[in-house]
Amino acid sequence: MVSMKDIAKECGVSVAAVSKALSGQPDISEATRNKVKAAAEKLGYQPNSAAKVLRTHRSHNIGVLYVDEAHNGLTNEFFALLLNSFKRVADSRGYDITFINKGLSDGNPGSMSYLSHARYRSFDGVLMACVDFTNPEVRELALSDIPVVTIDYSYENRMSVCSDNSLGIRELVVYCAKMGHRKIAYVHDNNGTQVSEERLSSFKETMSGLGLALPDEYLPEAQYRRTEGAKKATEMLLSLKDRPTCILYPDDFSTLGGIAAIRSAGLDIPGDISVVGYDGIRVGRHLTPSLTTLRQPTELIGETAAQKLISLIENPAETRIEKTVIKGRVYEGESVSKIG
Amino acid sequence: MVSMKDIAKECGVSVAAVSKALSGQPDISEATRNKVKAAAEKLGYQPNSAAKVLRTHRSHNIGVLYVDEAHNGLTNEFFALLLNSFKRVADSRGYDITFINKGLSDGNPGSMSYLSHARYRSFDGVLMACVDFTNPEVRELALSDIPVVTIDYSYENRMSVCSDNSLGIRELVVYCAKMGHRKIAYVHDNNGTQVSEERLSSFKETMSGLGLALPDEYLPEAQYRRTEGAKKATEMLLSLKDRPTCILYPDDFSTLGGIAAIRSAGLDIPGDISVVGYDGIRVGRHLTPSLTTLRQPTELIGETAAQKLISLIENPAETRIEKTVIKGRVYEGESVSKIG
DNA sequence: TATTTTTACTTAAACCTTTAAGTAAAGAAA
DNA sequence: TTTCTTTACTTAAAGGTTTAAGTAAAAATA
Repeated sequence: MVSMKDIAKECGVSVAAVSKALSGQPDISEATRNKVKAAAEKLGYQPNSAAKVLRTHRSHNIGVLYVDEAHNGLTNEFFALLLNSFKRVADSRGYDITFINKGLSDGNPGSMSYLSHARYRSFDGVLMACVDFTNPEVRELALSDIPVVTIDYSYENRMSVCSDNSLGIRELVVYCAKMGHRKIAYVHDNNGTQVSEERLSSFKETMSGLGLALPDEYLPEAQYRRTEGAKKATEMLLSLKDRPTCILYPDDFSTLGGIAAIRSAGLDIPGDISVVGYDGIRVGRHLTPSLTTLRQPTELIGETAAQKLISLIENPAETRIEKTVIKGRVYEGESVSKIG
Repeated sequence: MVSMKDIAKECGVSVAAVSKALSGQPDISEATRNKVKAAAEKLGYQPNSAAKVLRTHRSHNIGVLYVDEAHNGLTNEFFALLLNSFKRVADSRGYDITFINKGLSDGNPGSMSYLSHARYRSFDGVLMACVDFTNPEVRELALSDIPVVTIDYSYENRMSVCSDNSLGIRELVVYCAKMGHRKIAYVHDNNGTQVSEERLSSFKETMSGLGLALPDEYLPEAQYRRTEGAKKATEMLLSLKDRPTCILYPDDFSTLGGIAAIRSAGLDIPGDISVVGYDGIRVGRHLTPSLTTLRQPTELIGETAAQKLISLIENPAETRIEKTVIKGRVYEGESVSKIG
């Protein structure tokens, strides 16, 4: 590996001069700077991030924490798109992205805490998404002195970027009501997260605001992104004697389970039952009928998170800690019928 | 930051003794080792990877190169699943994962080569997937002295893990033929990659091996993962006077475009036209009809790649460079009808 | 011309860890 | 008892970079 030392020798200057020349410091003559740059080029010099990090305590590396719950973390399209746009901004600002995990200390995998891992790698900042934010280790990291941005969850006094779940559900319900539906069910995940709670209370409020009846049976539970649960919840709804005409699901993927259940029962979508998803995954647009859903501006969420985090890293003093709320939009597919 | 120096002071031993005690070296008494460990715990010691990397030239960090072509890299379910299982193995072996990009030198984003970036971060090894393997910079990285594993492409004398594309296509065609189809079309991406070429020639061979006619019009082109192209190709196929009864698509996602086109034409799947995908993405199983496809053992590919790469990193001498071929399996969905 | 300021460097230390080589003391072998 | 070996350390250097502080020469000012 050719280092600054080799360039220094080649040019007959000190290592310090080489460092300054390459990093654009002012107190180096143009002549020397050019000589150094030429030598660096000629010798095939590659900077060494480890040395840089060691000396400066800045890694230009951002840790990303997400949990590979049920082995499908990355295959969650919401997270994948988010990470993609986050990465694009990070790349352009000179930051790399490394996944945070439970490390390996003394050869025992998983023995490090998330915070330890973040410190071990000297991450300049951390993105947290799709994790159990109530987990003590997750909290520890979020509340540490490392700059952090959380997605869809807000800690006291930390930066967060959240989608407007209340508004999203409200708009979906209003849309369905506008299409003439009065019996609207909501299959929801009662996992205790802010997201779930916001959505559920928004659903209830909107329904009552519209003067629509909401029997308890219209609120079955099912986990996010699980077709099986959605299928069961749907079967239950279909068996009601006063069955709903329209069903909202917690996300697009589980909606597929609902669709399968409805079709198994020999019913037509949207002729007999209308369905509504949440998220706006791409396949939804290519289904027949195409899926009516709340399309989350995932790219925008990722970009915003990256900008906020980098701003927090580079200008902690000037950056206001805030919760940024980003609105989605109803995508009017073909899965909700006009009735009444 | 508390370092070994602090522990050394606390325990009244040298920094070297601390290092040895913590890393399990033999020439340290049990008494000292325990004292050091206790002090480390008490002071909240965190090791520093930068210093370790600088000294040892081992980062325990693996670079992953994939190209965010059309901004959807990670949302490619094949890659996401692959990366997920790769990461799981890497995590358990104590390796982190960092994305490779074009870095930022002199403040110009994208100015570093992939290889420079890999050296800059001292990656112990590199995984390459979903990239243009003919790109000179990609080649440069693959053919460097850094241990590398490529997915679905083989360089001379480099480790690779590939899915068995020839077999995959053959099995699909044989399955369709067994279901009674004789007029089988193949919408394919003619992008010049090994994958595409293997598949196309396997298709041609299998068809001729089965004695099935293959007019040129049965081989329209369309890009991977683009519904639009698949739609156009399908419309063309439907307009033929001797139209196929079964259409193979390059991947599941583009199959959705084909399905939409077939339904737009008022035709039933699989009653009028049968369709077949490739990959085995999860939504395919939840469509109606569920999608017949070649399910790639993506998890296995990712795990294998991780094992091979780590083996290459840790035991370069004992590790044989090889191309590992992994077979997929036909998933018999409902999108191919039995005819004849 | 003498003094001050600026320019363009150099020196040296620091960041934290690992490791080869050295050493003093204790234990074993002769 | 003397010599050799082992144990349990310590010393010191190295890895590549940045940066505060120092310095000699040149340029500007008085």
